[in-house]
Amino acid sequence: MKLDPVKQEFVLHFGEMGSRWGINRTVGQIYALLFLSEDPLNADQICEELGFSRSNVSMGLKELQAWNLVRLQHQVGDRRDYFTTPEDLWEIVRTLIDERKKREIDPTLSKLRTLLLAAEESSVENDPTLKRVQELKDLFELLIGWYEDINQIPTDRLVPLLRLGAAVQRVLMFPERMTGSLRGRSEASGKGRSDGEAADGD
Amino acid sequence: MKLDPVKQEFVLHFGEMGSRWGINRTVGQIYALLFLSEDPLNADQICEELGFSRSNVSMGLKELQAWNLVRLQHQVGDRRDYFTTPEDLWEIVRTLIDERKKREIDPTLSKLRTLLLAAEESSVENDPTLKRVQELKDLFELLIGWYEDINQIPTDRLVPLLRLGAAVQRVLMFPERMTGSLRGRSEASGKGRSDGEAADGD
DNA sequence: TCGAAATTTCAGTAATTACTGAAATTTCGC
DNA sequence: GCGAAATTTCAGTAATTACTGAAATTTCGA
Repeated sequence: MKLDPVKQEFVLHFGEMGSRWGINRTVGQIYALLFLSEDPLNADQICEELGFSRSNVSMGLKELQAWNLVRLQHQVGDRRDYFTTPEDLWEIVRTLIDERKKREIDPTLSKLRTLLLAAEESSVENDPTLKRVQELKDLFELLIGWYEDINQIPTDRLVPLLRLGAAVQRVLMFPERMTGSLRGRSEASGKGRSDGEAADGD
Repeated sequence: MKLDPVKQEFVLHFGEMGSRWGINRTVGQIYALLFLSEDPLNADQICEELGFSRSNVSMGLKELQAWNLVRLQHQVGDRRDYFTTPEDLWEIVRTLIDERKKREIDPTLSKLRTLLLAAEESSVENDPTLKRVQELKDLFELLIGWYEDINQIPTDRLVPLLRLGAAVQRVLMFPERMTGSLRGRSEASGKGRSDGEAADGD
């Protein structure tokens, strides 16, 4: 590794975190490296920078492609594949959420529906187990519905909404107060915010 | 395992999904079993139901406690520890998000801050690597700030907000239209939206 | 169509993580 | 405090996952 110190620490950190994110060290490091690289990299460059075997890098890139986290590019007069991450961080966030949803949430919702359907056909009705499963299914549907809905909002409208934070609720409950401070939380970025304004009420 | 079929499938599913969620099969199954049980269970009961060794269950319960996902109870005249999950699913959701944030997000934000601080002290200034790291840090702070803010909202106020979905945005951008259909998306809950659902299951 | 460059596959091995049974420790009624 | 019940720890082993080098396959210019 001949990376500059910041790059190196960043890459190593993402490698370690990778295991908490359902990807392995190699994949985490490759992604981090691509994320920080100004220009697209090919597999051999990645090998050299990170010291992994060629085949390991190949598999890692394949996994990143399966996650839709990297883009494949080509340079003129060069047969090799070059990889990048999207410039736009919001695109990355959306991809991450979508893919995790697909892997971690959807199969379970699917299973819950199947279980409930099957139980409906057979005799049992107000079994407490079924009640609990139903309750969980309803929660999943609410959350997924909310997410799919929010995900339609274009980034340039979503960001101000996020900055609004919990003030959304204040505005909706007391619309007449809406005039002055719509910017709400936005300037109190790092620490602050927790002053009396916080609008929880109860 | 002498579980009824629904319970059994549910438990096995959570065991399999466990690996995608950063917990192992044992822990996933124990959690699922507790989730569906009407009454608290002790470790021996869990062993018997799931067929794991006593020590494995002990370790699994410890991990679930580290995740704040189970509650410890005692029965009168019984020395053994009994475990349950919270009745309220929203409490579970909040715990899950909090704990994943703690494990998957906070350490990275921390690292990003450290890196930027260190880079500030040394010479380099508008290195494109630093730009990218800064951009990422800002994104993390925005998202975490939003989450912490939203997390203050009590559940009975949060649920209607979620049902509103993207209509939040419509309402905020065009407040004069707010009158009629504040309920927005909520009636389309059951089926409508859910057509494209992935049904990969197993 | 050929062949060199690039990429992928895969069997074998290394490293990590999960699980067990036995032993040690803790807990609590007596 | 004593001792049985309950729980935890831990060293050893099983199972899983990650990684490698060699071989197979694909790609594309000539």
